Amino acid sequence: MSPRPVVTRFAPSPTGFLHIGGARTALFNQLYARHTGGRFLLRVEDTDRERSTEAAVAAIFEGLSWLGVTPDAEPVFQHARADRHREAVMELLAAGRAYRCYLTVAELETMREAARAEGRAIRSPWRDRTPNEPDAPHVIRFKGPLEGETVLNDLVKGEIRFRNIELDDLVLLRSDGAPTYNLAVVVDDHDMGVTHIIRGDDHVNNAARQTLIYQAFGWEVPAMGHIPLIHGPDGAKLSKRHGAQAVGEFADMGYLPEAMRNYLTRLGWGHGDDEIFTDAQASAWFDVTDVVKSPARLDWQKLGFINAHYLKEADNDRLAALVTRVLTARGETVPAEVVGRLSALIGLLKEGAKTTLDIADSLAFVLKTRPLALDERTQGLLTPETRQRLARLQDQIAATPFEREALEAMIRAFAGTEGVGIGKFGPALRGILSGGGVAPDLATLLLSLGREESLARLNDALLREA
RNA sequence: GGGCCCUUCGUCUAUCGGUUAGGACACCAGAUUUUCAUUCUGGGAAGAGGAGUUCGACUCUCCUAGGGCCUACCA
Repeated sequence: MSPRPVVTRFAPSPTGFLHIGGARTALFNQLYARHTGGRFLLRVEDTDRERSTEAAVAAIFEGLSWLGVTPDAEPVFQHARADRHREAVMELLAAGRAYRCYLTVAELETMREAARAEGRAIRSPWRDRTPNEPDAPHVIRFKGPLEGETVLNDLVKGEIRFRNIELDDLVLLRSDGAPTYNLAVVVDDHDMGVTHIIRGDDHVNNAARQTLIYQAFGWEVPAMGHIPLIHGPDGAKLSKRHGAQAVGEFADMGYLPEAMRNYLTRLGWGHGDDEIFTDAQASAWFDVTDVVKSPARLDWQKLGFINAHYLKEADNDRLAALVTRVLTARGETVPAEVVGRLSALIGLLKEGAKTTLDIADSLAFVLKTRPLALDERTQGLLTPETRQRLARLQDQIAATPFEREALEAMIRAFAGTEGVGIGKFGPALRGILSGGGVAPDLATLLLSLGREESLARLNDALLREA
């Protein structure tokens, strides 16, 4: 084993938003670096200038920082290192480990078809040919071995063998002089001192080719671990129809970053029976070799369960800010009187919520303004008898301290004095105070509204025409 | 077509040759209850199929089936 301190990296290509699978890859890299006391780096793979956008770079950075995955050094932009990449290719060329290939796109196409039909990898005739016109348009290809095999000791999958003949001579430098991904990753990972490459499963085939390139340079091959992709609930590749792909969407859906970290870490990795754990525990326990080999499906139910847990633990002021944002985005105005009590209200109401959106929903009855329109069910409950009973209850409410225990005791006692069950007036009171719809239990309802508002709403209802 | 990878309850996972195959989410039932929710208790639920190795396989090997990734002058 290498005595070098561990260096991991996350290397997204900025062609879109930060995918949830990529986010998990980044998380695993950070976790592993922390676990080993190493460093976690970030590199933007923007060698393809056509497809890379600044908006995507921003989206990725934003997604990562929201998730709480932050590199231990300034991010490296691969594009800026093109000169170094070219220099490296020239090195390979000089060493006879690469060659100029003058195949045209059309020729390549025909060869590819033929190769595919025969089930073999494509090989350029220019491997061993000297060009008549060296300056004609060409690419530079890696000169891979034709014999032997390349063995990958994958950290998560175990030993994987490739026959070198199956690996084609990939392009290192394009005809316009731009380096390609497979060359750039190797050079950059080497230059950045990366010791452990933890990346998506979709790179295993590249891993073999890259290993060959490392060897051609005479560099130490880093340890590699290929983690499976995240699938949608139906097992298919995660896509729009599954609800969300980008981490930003999860944020908008009311999930907390710490909940996402916990859920994502647990997806495809486990530590005994532990389901909920802190970041410190995660980095203490996490090891790439424990990552599960098979792809995992995104389970909204479990994510909701985890998020609910962190919502309960979260600071109410923080939640208030989050919920306010949700409300504002919905175009709802929060009365000045409520703003000051928002975090207290959230403390009262966040109990069963799975997302901050749920909390915002649960606030609906508080946000209503008097006089409230009563739903049909509540109206039906307001018989003369119930009205009289509620009038008597009004006095009790006015005389009871607004504390949970006192309120609960008062309600029970009132039912006793009246000689009826709570069911005889509870639903009506609930309807009057909330205006119908989803609402918490009576004591919480009263507490949320406060004495003044509760009494006023009750009064409004009792004064209404029968 | 070729190469490579994957396969334990519906889902995420534990097990690292010997377990009544454990836990969590979800689900079902019951309890509590002023709706929904919460909470509590209980319950059903799994080793893809077939060979082999072994005293003994979920665990090791092979085959089959199913799924996935790659097969670019994309990353």
